[in-house]
Amino acid sequence: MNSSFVLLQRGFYERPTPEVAQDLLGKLLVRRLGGTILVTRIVETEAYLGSNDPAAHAAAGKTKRTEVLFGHPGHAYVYRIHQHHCLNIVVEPEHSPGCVLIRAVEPLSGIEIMLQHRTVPKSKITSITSGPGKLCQALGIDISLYGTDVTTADSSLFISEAVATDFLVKTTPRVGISKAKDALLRFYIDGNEFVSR
DNA sequence: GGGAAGATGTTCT
DNA sequence: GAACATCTTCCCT
Repeated sequence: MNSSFVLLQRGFYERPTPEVAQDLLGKLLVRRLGGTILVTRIVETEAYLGSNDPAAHAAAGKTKRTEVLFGHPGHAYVYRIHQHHCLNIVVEPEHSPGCVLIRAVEPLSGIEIMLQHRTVPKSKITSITSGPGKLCQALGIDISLYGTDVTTADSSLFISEAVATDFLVKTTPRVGISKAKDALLRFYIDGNEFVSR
């Protein structure tokens, strides 16, 4: 289970945000936690552009919280909202502060451990990781992963090539924001049970 | 030091 | 569909 991850190269992330967001669908999000490895498949993402996107955190300017967005692509941007964490991947070339929000994943391996992390176990299996806050809880992702390089298997969090690409991508407006509501920047795998909402 | 807002989740109606 | 729980970050004083 440890052997054959094919990591996405840095160049994958150094492209326009909507492209990367769409291309991340189906890829494997891998969390190394102690001696175990949790493997999930990305099924839903949202694109947050740089300074021209009023809904993006980066549009408010560079702060301590958002500084990683202005740095190198291929790193994790983790922030808190209410009692939850959200995971983003920094994209676009340096100084262009785009990022991709990972909204939902499908558990492939280590499901028992993810269930232990969730404080409110539900009857439906799909509620484990079907939302940005939920998947962070299930994978044990918190602010300590801020700035993690996801292009190397040495990290405790990294992204690997997809195992299957035979799916249909749907596009809708983003969820849970108050500005730029109409932009079609949310992408998800059609028919997947773990997609939020 | 204080106050307001927030890329959410859960629960209730 | 709406309310609320409850905490960090940022900006102002």
